[in-house]
Amino acid sequence: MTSGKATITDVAARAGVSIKTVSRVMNREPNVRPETRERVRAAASALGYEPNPAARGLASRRTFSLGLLYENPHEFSYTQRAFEGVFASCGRAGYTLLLLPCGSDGGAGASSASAADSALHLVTQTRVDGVILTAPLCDDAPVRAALRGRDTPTARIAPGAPDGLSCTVRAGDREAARAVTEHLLDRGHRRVAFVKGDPRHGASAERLAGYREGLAARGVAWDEDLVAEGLFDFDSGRRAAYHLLGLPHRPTAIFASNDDMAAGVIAAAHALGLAVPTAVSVAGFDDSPIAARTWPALFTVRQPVFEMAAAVTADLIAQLRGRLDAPRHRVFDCPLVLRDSVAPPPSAGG
Amino acid sequence: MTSGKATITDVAARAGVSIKTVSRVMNREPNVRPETRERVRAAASALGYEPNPAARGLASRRTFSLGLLYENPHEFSYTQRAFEGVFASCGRAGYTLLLLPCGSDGGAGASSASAADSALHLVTQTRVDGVILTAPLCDDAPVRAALRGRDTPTARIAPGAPDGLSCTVRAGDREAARAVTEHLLDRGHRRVAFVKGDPRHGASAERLAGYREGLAARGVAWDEDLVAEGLFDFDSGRRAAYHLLGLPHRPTAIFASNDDMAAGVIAAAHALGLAVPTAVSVAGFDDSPIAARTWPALFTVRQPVFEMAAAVTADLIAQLRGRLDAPRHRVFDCPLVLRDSVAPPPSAGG
DNA sequence: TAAGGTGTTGATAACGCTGTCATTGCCGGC
DNA sequence: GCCGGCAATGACAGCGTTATCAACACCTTA
Repeated sequence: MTSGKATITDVAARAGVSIKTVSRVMNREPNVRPETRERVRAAASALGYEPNPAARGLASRRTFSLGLLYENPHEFSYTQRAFEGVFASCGRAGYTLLLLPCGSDGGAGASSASAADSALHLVTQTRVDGVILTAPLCDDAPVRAALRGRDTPTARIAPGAPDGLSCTVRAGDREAARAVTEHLLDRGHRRVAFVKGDPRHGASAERLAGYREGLAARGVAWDEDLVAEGLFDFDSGRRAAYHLLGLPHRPTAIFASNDDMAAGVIAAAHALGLAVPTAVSVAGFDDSPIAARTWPALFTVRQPVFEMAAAVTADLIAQLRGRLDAPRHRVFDCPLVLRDSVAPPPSAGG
Repeated sequence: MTSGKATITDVAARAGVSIKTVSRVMNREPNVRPETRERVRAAASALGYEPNPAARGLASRRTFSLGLLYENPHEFSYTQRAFEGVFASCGRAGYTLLLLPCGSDGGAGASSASAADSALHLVTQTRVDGVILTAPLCDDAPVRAALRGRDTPTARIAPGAPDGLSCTVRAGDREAARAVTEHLLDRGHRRVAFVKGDPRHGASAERLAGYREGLAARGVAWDEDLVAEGLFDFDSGRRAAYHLLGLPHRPTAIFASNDDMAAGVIAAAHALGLAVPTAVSVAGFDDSPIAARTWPALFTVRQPVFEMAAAVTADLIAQLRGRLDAPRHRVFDCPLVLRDSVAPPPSAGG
């Protein structure tokens, strides 16, 4: 496997056949001797040959692509909000967007190696001009390496750390988490627990740091027992809450570092007979659809995901057009969304 | 605007310039006299000319498309589950998928006419081989007309009615809704309310019909007062529940025809101080992520959306390859998901 | 008036593949 | 032993654009 610039002519030469025969093999057409077929296959893979879809489409008058038309559902998950933002910028600039899901495909699990394969597939077989990576893939070493190896300009949404090469966008996670923490403390809470996010996401560490800063700013001691592990999903939030609420001296407020975990916290509290927010306050992060659907509605932080995604996509396109000298790094503010799941602690007067 | 088969040569001939000049105009390159530019523009629009992206890509060695790599979030909305299913079939067959959002784009509302425009854009400007339509677009007359006008093979997910031309897939909405209704009645409920879905979706009428059949099967009289309007979203579900639960002789069970509305029903019940399921039972439809996150967890119906989307996409590709004589219409069974939001009515003994 | 830009335009060769059709070699049947 | 038929392969002409470079008109400037 070499640079990937091999053409059908190169393969034909190496296999000692005409380009037409290579074409037949690549398209699995009949009437090729098995021996010839094998020789062509070997040559193709030795050269790392990938058919050029544009040439194929031009010659065959087909596109080998389908369109999926859909209408916006009422509310979006984080991921889908990001898609919409990217779409918006692509549409404006006349670019087409190809989505490529990675990891577990419809139930069956898959490793990070397969994510790198997906990335490679994206740039070799479909040959995009640039790639946008969402967390946690934007910090995945094999994926990054695959893209760098092909010199594919890249943009990253919510990366752990900028790399000086790619445009990035992220939320002001630390500042927002600090604001949430300070808000809880200002409402009178002293035992404020924190549920960490998936460690593969750069945002997780930032939010934890913000929590820490908030405690420090209000002179409340850091208590390791009040920090629970989590993975950004409902179940891990619920498990963390069962643990925290079972503590001898339990917290009066739980700050889960995303909404899905916060919903788990609320479910656990309900199940334990602890009313939210009178017995325990709960805060989340993201302002995802679930935040407005829990009962009580979730106190959270709004991430302007659509705008973030649209902005970094526009930056990437500008870069592709040579209109950007250095990669741009954007940070978006995240306002608090004050809702009913937070109240003063039971002991306090008000 | 004509058939859309015009090439750059046609435009050049009509404008009385060389194809290179047309190219310059189409690409907004400098150094074209405004007068010439205008003449080319006029010729292009008169002929309904759209540059061929494959030819453009081949000649320029660019693709004008970006890739977005993302990792599966923990759970999917209906739409996203459908995407994943379509992706799976596309990937298997070597097809690329272009998503095209319709309707309101990032906040600003848009009409159905713009959905038709999007459809047209998809087949003319990006030139896909086929299009997959999700509800409610699959029953949108302008969209259908636009696609038929271009002879674009189409597949439809959850259509109102088959058209004899396109492959379709749908859930057994009626049978499942009937099963839910019968289940509620068998648990002892007699006043079972129903919240209707968005009338633009074909599934809405089916689910209502199933509810009706269920009542009839158990010999319970149809009561129009127990049927409330809804739009498949959280707020309409909540509104419907406030109405139903405020009735003089209120229902002991509410069957909302999707999960998002059912979550709204639960929120309304909580707000009214009615415990779920002891005071009122709630059932939903879809088994979307929200169903596992409400408290109590939602009794619902599982739609195998991934499998449905994958199947209809495979059918469409088979059709494109000429391996399908007549359009195929699939119906998928939807099993009940028994969860905590349903219990016998308060009055009943067990 | 000639030389040297600068802005505008076109002729023509790629781009990398597929489609069409011709060619070759080999088989069996009479 | 000749011919028809079929499998295997190749030569070559597009596919519809962009890129390169040349040509030309026109305007300055010396």
